[in-house]
Amino acid sequence: MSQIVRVALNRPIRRLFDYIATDEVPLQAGQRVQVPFGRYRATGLVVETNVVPPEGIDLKPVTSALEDWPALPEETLEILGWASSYYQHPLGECLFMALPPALRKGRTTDAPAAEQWWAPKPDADCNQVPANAHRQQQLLALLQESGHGLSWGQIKEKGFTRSQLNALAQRALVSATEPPESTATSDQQPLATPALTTAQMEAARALPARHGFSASLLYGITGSGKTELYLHYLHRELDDSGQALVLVPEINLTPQTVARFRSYLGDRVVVWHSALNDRQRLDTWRRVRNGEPVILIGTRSAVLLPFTNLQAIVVDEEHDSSYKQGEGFRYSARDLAVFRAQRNRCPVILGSATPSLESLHNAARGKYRQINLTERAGSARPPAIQLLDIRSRPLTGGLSRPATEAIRDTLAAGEQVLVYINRRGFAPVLMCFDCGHIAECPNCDTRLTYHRRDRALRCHHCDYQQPAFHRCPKCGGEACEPVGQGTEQTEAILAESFPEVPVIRIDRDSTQRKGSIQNILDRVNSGEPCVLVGTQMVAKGHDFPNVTLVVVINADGGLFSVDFRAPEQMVQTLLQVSGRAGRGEKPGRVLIQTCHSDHPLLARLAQGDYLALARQLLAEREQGALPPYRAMAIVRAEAPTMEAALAFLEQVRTALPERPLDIWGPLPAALARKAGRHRAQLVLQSESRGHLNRVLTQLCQHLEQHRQPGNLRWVVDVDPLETG
DNA sequence: AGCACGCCGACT
DNA sequence: GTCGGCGTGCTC
Repeated sequence: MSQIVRVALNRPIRRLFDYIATDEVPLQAGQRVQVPFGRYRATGLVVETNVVPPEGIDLKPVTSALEDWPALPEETLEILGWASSYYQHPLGECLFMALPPALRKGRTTDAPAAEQWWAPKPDADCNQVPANAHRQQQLLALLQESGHGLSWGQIKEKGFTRSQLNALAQRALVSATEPPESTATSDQQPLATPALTTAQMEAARALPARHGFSASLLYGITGSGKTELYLHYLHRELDDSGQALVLVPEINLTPQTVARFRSYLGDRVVVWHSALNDRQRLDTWRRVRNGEPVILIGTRSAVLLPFTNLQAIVVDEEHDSSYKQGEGFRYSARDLAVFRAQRNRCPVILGSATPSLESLHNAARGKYRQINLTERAGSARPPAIQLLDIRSRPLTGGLSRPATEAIRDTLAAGEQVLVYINRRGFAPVLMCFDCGHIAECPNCDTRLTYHRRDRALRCHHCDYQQPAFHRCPKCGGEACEPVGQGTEQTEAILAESFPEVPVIRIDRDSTQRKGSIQNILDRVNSGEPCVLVGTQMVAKGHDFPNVTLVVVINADGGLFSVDFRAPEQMVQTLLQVSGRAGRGEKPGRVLIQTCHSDHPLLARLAQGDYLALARQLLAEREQGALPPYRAMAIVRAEAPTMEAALAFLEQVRTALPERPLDIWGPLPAALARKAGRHRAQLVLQSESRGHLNRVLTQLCQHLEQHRQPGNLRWVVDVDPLETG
C-alpha cells in the first residue's frame, strides 16, 4: 500500500510538492523526510497525508523519513499554517523556522551529541592549584559546589574560559562526565516564592487561572515589579508537567534575568536567543518537543517552538518593536503568542509600562482584560518630568545650560546621571563650512555618518565606508567639520565638563565585546557618581538604581515624522527612559530638551500619564482611519530603477479590487534608494482583516504565477511597523 | 532558494 | 574559436 503525501520545503515558493510514501510505516503530518527535488535531494516536512494524487505529474517516491515521529506536532503545524497565510509567507519557510538549524538540513542524527559535562574529581583539593591561578581555584570551587558538575555552557556562562578548564583537567582535578540523567526539579531545594507588595498582590489576584484562554494586558509603570508578578503567576499556575513561554526583547534577556527566574522556578527554566550555538539550540528544542515541563524565556523566535503542553504565555514589554520580524517571515511574536494561547486554551499576559495602542485598543474593546499596576514597588516614586525648551538657547555638545547645571548638582549630591541621545535624525555628518557640502552614500539616499574614533565616514544602510576628508571634495576648501550630536561627541563634551567623574558610554560600539556590558553595569551599580551616555540600549531593561537624573538631549525626532507610528514610539521611548530615574530610594528627575515645549503631546508627557496620552493617540488614529482601527498591509517593491518599481506597483494597484479597500500610492519609500536599488511601496487598508487577507492571498498567487521581469523584488508586509 | 539552460561579450 | 555573464524557468 502506498500513500501520497504533501511536503513543504524550505524554499521561498508558495507551493507544496507531492510524493509517494512507499514505506510500510505510514507517514504522519509534521514528520521530517528526505525527498528528491530537481537534481538533488531536499529535506521536507510532511504537511498532509492521504492526498488525492494530482493528474499529469508523475510523482517521485519519498527517499526516507528522518525520524519515525513528527518533528512538528499538530499544534505547531496549525499555528504556523495560520501564520503563513496571515503574513503571506511561504509555508515551507515558516515551518522550517520551528526547527533548530541542525535539523533544517537533512541531519539524521536524531540523538544530538551530548554536551560535555565536567565534574570535580572526588579527591580534588584547592591546594593543588597554584596560588596565583585564582580563576582556576574559583572554577574548581564552583564545580565542587555544584555536586554533580556543570556543562561547558554553564561554565562559560559564569565567565570562565576554556583554558582555565583545560588547566584543571590537565592537573587531573576535574574530568569530563556524562550529563546527569535528568535536570528535573525534584532534587531541588524548596524554591522561594517572590514576596509581593499589596498592589502586586491585588494585580496577581486579578490574573486569570490557568484553564481556558484569556488575554490580560498588564499595565505596570516602570519600577512596579512586573517581573515579580510574572514569577508569582507562573509559580502559582503551572503544574509539574506544564510548559510556559516567556517572551522578552533581546536586550532584556540578561544572565541576571534568567538567574532571577531560576531562583524562583528552578531548573526547568531554559533560554532561547540568538546567541545560542547549534548544539544548545538542538538540545533545548528537543526538551521542548519532548514535552519536558520547561519554562522557556526567549526572544521573538521562541514563539515558534514546538511546545506540546503550553499552560501559560507571558509577553514582557509587549509594545517592543523587536517582536515584529522586519524581513523574510514578517511575523509578530506578540500577536502569534496571543493566537497560540487561544489555540492552547491557556492564558497570555501582555505586560508593559507603555502598552502598544493595539493592545490598549483590544482592552478597550473587551478582548483583553486590563490590569493596572501603577505604584512603584518599595519607596520609589515616579520621576518628575520637566520640559526644557531649547529654542534660542546655546548648546554645547547638545546640552543646554540648565541641563548642564542639573547634571552638576546631581553629581555634587553623589548621585548618577543618564544622558539619553535620541539618534533619530541627529547623526553626526561631516560638513564643509565653505560650500555646505555634506558627504552622501553613493549607493543610498542618505548621508554618511562621521565616526570620530577612526575618522571614517560610514553608511548605516549599506556597507559603504570611506576615510573622512580634510579637504572638501566639492570646493577644495579646508573647513570640514563634524556637525550634529552622536554619543561620541556628547561623551567628549561631558568628559571635559565633568573631569572629576567617569563618563561611561553605553551603545552598540562600546558593548560589543563579550562581558563588557557586565563590567559597565557592575561599575554603575557600585553607586559612585558618574554620567552614563547612551542611545536605545539604556532606555530598555537595565536597572540603574543610583541614577536620579535623566537628561533627554532632544525629544523632537518623532513629532513631525511621516511614519504614523512615530508619535507612539517617541512617547514610549521617552517614558521608558524616564523610568530609569529614581528607581532606588531617592526621587528621580527627568529633563527633556525640546524645541516644541508647547506641543500638546509633550505637554501631556510631562504629566507622566501614559494612558491619557495613549487615549489621545488612539483618537488620532481613529480619526485618520489608521491601525488599530483599520487593518494595514504594505506591498513593497525594489528594482534597479524607480520607474520599474513604481510601474510594477501601479500594475498591482490595478489588479486589486477597488471596493472595500483603501489604496495609497504607489510612492517612493522614505529611503528611496538603498544599496543601489530603488524602492517604492503601496499601502493597503481595509476595515476587515479577513477581507484584506483574502485580497492579499489572491494577489500573491497572481504575482507568483506571472513572473516579474528579472530584477524586480516584491514583498508583502502585513501589520507593518514601519510605513516610511 | 538552488540549479540548468541559453544566448551575447572579451580572452587563450 | 571558447569561457562565463546573469536572465528565465523549473523543481512533485
